[in-house]
Amino acid sequence: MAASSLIVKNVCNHITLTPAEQEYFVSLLQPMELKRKQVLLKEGEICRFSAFVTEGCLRGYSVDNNGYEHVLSFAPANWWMADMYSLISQKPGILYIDALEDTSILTLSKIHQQTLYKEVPAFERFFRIITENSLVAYQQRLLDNLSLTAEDRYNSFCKRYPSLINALPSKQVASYIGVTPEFFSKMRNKLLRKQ
Amino acid sequence: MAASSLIVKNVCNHITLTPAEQEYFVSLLQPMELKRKQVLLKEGEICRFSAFVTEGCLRGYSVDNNGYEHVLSFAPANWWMADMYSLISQKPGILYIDALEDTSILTLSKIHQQTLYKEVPAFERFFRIITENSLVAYQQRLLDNLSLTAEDRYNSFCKRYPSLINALPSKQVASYIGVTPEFFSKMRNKLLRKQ
DNA sequence: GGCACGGGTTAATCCAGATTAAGAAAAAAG
DNA sequence: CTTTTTTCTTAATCTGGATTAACCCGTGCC
Repeated sequence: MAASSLIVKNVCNHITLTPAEQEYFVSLLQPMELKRKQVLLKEGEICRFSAFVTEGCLRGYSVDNNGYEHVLSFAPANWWMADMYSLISQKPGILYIDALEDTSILTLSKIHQQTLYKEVPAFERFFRIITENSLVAYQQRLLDNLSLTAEDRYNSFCKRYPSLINALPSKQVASYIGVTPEFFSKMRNKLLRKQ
Repeated sequence: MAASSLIVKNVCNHITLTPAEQEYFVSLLQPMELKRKQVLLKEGEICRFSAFVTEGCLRGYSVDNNGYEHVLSFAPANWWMADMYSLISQKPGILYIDALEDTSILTLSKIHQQTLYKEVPAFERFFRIITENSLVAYQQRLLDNLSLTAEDRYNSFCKRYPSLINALPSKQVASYIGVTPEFFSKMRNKLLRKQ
């Protein structure tokens, strides 16, 4: 199955597993199909699994007091997604997670993740490493938000995620870099005229 | 020694270690004293260790193109600090780390950390857990920056770090929440007048 | 076909927070 | 205690980006 070979490859980028361990890992995963706009997790719910995207794209976002959405992260194919706060604490979360297009995922429940840690301790290492990488990305993004103009953040986004920039509705990119769709439109036209 | 008992307690909050493992861990640490304003790491240098603060307070920050500083994190006693990007990749980093007051730290070199993972695999778990917690905090802070006004971010900071608010120069808090010292001063006076 | 709806654009107006400048207060350093 | 350096404050002005509102366009969908 193509989906599980993708996730095994993703894992084996960072740790080495025996064939038996690979098989065991895959046996803990639950495939799931999402339609465009289908909601996987709502604010206030407890996040009971991580999702690995094998096709399509997920979006994690929060909704503020004024009803505006703020995109925390996108997860295209080969990325992991969860409401980490809720997943760790098993308390009601703050994120919505939905599908920006028809999307296939493999879910790993919190319970299975914990048994996985016991059975195959190398997964402690795997999740440590991807969490570290994720942490670094969020630190950089925070610094970008503190120090760059919207224009520079947009350029930064284009460089870092060249494949996403044309795949996503610009509304979503605007939300990710932290501006309104109106301003985003104006800004992008200005940049186009420049070049 | 009080310093090493503090760090052992910090670790044993999340994993259990035998006395021998504890002793081994402590043997890998190097104590270090920093004077107020002393710089531990500069932008462009490679970060070769994590620092655990036993007394005082460290600050991690970047300097933008206009020479303005942006505080990424504070590390008071009982916190860890590093330029994670550089520590992981062993490439030149983007952060400065300095001491806001006279500070005592225990350093764990990247090399020692790696042998520690081999000798005491539970440390994979420990660093996974504190990295996860850190990730969640940065995600929340990013969402705060995307969705809250400066005033709300200040209130949020006060709630989350009540002990830091009076210990730190307000200039530093201003930088952390992402406003200028001038605006911070104005804002705080407005809040005082309100109550 | 018509029609509702979400996504994108444009333009006018508005405002949170930056910038600039200068002085006051506090705290290091000597 | 004095000097120097930093930090903090106040006030005037300015601006990046938000808000509001209107319109356009594609694309389901009845």
